[in-house]
Amino acid sequence: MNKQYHPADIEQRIQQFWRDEKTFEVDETPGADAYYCLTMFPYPSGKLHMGHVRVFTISDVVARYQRMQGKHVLQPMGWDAFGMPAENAAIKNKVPPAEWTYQNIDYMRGQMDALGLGYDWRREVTTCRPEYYRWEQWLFTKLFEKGLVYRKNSVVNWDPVDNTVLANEQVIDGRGWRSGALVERREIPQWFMKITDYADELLAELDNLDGWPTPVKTMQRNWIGRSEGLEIDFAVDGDYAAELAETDGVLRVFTTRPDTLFGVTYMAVAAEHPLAARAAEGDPELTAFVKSCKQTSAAEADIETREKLGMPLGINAIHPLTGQPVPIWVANFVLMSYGTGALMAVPGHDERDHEFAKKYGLPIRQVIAGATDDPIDIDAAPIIEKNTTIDSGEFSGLSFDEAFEKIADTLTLDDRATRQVNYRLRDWGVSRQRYWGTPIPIIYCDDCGAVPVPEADLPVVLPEDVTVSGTGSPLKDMPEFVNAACPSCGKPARRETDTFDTFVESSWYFARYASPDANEAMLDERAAYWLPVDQYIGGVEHAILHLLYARFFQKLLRDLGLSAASEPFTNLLTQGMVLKDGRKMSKSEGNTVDPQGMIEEFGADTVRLFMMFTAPPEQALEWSDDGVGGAFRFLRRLWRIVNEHIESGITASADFSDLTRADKDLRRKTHETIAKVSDDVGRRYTFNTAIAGVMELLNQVTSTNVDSAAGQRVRQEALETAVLLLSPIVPHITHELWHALGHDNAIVDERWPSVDAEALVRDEIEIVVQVNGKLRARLQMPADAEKAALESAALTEENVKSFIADKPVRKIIVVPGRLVNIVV
RNA sequence: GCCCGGGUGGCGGAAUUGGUAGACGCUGCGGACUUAAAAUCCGUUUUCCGAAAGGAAGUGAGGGUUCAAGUCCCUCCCCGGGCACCA
Repeated sequence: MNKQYHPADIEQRIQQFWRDEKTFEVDETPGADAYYCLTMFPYPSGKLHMGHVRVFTISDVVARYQRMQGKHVLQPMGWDAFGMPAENAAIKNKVPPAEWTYQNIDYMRGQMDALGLGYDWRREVTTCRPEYYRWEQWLFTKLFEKGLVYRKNSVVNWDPVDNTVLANEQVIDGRGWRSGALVERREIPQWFMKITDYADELLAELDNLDGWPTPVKTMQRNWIGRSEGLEIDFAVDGDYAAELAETDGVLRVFTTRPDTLFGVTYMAVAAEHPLAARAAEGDPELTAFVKSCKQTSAAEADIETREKLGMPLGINAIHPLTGQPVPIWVANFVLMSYGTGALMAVPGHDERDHEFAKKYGLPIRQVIAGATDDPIDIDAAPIIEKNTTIDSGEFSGLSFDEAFEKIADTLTLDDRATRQVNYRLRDWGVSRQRYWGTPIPIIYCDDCGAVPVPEADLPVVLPEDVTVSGTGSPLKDMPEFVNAACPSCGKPARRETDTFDTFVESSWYFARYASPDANEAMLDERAAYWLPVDQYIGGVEHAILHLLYARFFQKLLRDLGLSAASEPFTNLLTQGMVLKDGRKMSKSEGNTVDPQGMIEEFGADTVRLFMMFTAPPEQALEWSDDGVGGAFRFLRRLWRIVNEHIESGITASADFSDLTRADKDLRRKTHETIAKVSDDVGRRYTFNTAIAGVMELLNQVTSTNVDSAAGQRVRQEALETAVLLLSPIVPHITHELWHALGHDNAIVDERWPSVDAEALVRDEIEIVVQVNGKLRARLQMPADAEKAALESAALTEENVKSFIADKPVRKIIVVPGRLVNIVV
C-alpha cells in the first residue's frame, strides 16, 4: 500500500472493477429484498453542475447504504432530454437540437462514472428517443379514448414582434426576451389532461405519504386547494345571452363565503371574460383598458403583484336576494383560468376587495359582526373572520355554518345556486408550441375533427434533422410531417405540430426504468417487481409541479392496468441548492465551480465527502474552496492513520478481554459511532453529522495510546468501523483501505456493522447542575445513581451552594441521566 | 400578492422528544518540525469583565408560556424556493 493518498491512482481502477464485476447491475431476483433508489434525472444541459453532483451523491450514498443492509438495490439513471435549451443552443450554434443533446449525454455520462456513481446503465432511459416517447403518445391516445384529455382555448404569452409564444421565463419585465416587445396574453386552442378528475385522490392520499416531508405535502395540499362553497348565479340586466352562453345566460361566480352575500357591492370579471369584450365594443377607453390588462405575462405572480386596476363595464348584475343592481367591473387581478373568471366582491369582508373598493370609491357594507362589542370602522379594515351575520335580512344573526346552509338552501331551491366543491388545481395544459418535444399524436381532419393516431402508426417520430430559427416550430414548415391521411376517413388531413410539455416525459420515467427495453408495452411485469420507488431524491424546486404530475401519472398507469401502485414514491428527500457567495450557482451569475476540475484536482471521494459534510441534504449548501481542501485533508489523514496501524500489525481477532480504561473508552466510542451513524444515515439522512461522528472516532483513535495486543485489536476494530461507515460516501478510498486492513472481499459487498450493546455500557455519567435554569456545576456520577443521590450531590457543590446562598429551595427538578435544576 | 422553508461565532454547520448553545470542519492567530517551503503535528479561536477561579451577555427583532426556550405560542423584519410555458 502506498504511504501517500493519491486518488488519481485508485479511483479509475476501482470504477473499472465495478464495471468488470457488473456490481450495480440488478435483475428481478424472486424473493430478494428489493429496494428502488431513484434520483430525479437531469436535463442534459452540457456538463454536470454542482447541484447535480450533490443530488447524485446523496442518492448514491443511500443506495450503497441500503446495499450494505442486504437489500437488492436498483439505482438507474437517464436523461430528461427534451426542452428549450436545446432549441436555444440550436439557434446559437446552428446545430440540430438532437445532435447537441446526444453529445451532452455522452459527456455527462462520463462525468457520472468519474464520480463513482453506482448505476445500472443497462436501464438508461433517454426521453427524446422514439422508443421512449412512443409509449407516452400511446398513453395519450388511451386517455383520449377514456375522455381524460380535451382541447380548449387557453392563455399564452404572445410576442407580437417575433410572432411566437414565449415561456414565462422568456418574458422579462413584461417584454419578450429577444424582441423587447410588450408581451400580450393571447388565447389559443390547446390540449389538456384532466388532472382535476383525480384532485380528491391526489389530496386524500397525501395523508398516507408518511415518507414525504411535511412542507411538500402542505404545499401540494394548498396547490390542489380544495374548497367547499356555492356557485351563485347573478342575473344580468340586459341581453347578454351570447356572451354568457356557457353559464346559461347568467353571471356565475364561486364563493366560499355565501354568508357575506348581502355585503356584495360589485362584481369583477377577468379581462378575457366575454362580458368585458362586449362592453368594450364602441368604447375606446374600455377597449384600451382591457388591452392593457392583457399586456402582462400569463404568470400568476405577475398578475397578482401588479397594481390592482379596474373599470366599470356599465352593466349591472342583479343581486339574487335583494334584487338590487350590482355594477360589474373588469379587473386585472381576476384570473380567467380560476373558477368562472368572475367573482362577487365583498369589500367589507375580503382584503383585496376592500383595497379595490377604497381605490375606486365603491361602497363597503358590513354584514358580519366584529368578534367583540368594540365599535367597528368597516371603512378602515375588513372583517375576515367568520363571525355572526348582521344586516342580512332574514339571514341575520346566524353563524357561518347556519348562514351558509340557509342561503344555500334558499338559492338552490330554484336553481339559482349549486353547492360546489372547487379546486384551485387546474387541468394540465400539455400543448407546447415548440419543436424539441414529443409530437402530440393527433391528426386534424376537416370532417372528423381531432383524431388520435392509431396504435399501429405510433410512434409519430420527431424529425431530428432540422434547422431551428427561433420564430415558431420548424415542424409547421415540413409538409412531409404535417400532411397525413385522416386515420378515420382517409382524407388528407393535418398533423398536430405542437409537442408535449416536457413534464409529461418526467411523469413516468421512473416506471420505465423497470422495463426500459419493453417493445410490446409501456411497462411489463418487471415494473411490478420494482414499483413503487422506495426512495426518491431531488431538488425542492420540484415540490409541486413535477411531483404532482408524477403522482397523477402513476394513478393513470394504475387505472390502465399497467401498475398496481397508486403512489409512485414511498419516501421523498428534497435536497437544497448549491450556492456560492449566497447566490444560486449559475452561468448568468458567473459563480459556477466546475465539478470536473475538482475531481481532477482532489478526486471524486473528496468532492463527494465535501458535498455530504458541508450541509444537511435538505438545506442550501454554500460552496467553499477551503472546505474542499478540508475534506481532502481528512481523507489523507484517514489514509495515513490506517497505514500506520497496519505497519504495526493487523489482527482479525474479536477478543476484547483485558482492556485498559482507554481501550474500553475507544471501544465504546466505536460502538456509539456505529449507533449514531446508522441512525444519521439510515433514518435521519443527516450525512453531515454522520461524517462528524466518524471524525470524532478517528480523533479518539489518534489520541489513544496503543501499547498492547488488546489495544491493537481495539484500534483495528475502530478503523474497520470507520472505513465501513464511510464507504457509502467515499467508496474508492474505503475500497482500498478495506483490503489494506486484511480483507479479501470488496467493501461494496460487505455488510453494515452492528452495535455491540456490551461495549456501550458506562459506569459513570456527567450530570449537569443548574440553579434557576443556569449551569453552575457538573458532577461525575455513577450511571445508576438514584434521584436522591443526585440531589444531595448537587446541593453539596460549592459553586451551587454559593448561588443558593440563604434563599429557600422551592423545588428541585431531576432529569435522570441529564441534569438537576434547583429552583430558589 | 399567495403557498412553503430558513435566519445560531470570522465562515459552513451541531444541539434528534422543551433539558449543558457552538459538536465536527474551515479560516485566523501562536507554537513544534524544516536550511527553507510544502506537508504534518500541538495549542487557541462567541463577545465582554477577570491574573485565575469564575462571572455577565448571547441563537434576526419585540413580546409571551415554562423550573428550563435555538427548540413552543403571538407580532414583525430579512433571505431563499414555488406560483401552472425553466427544468
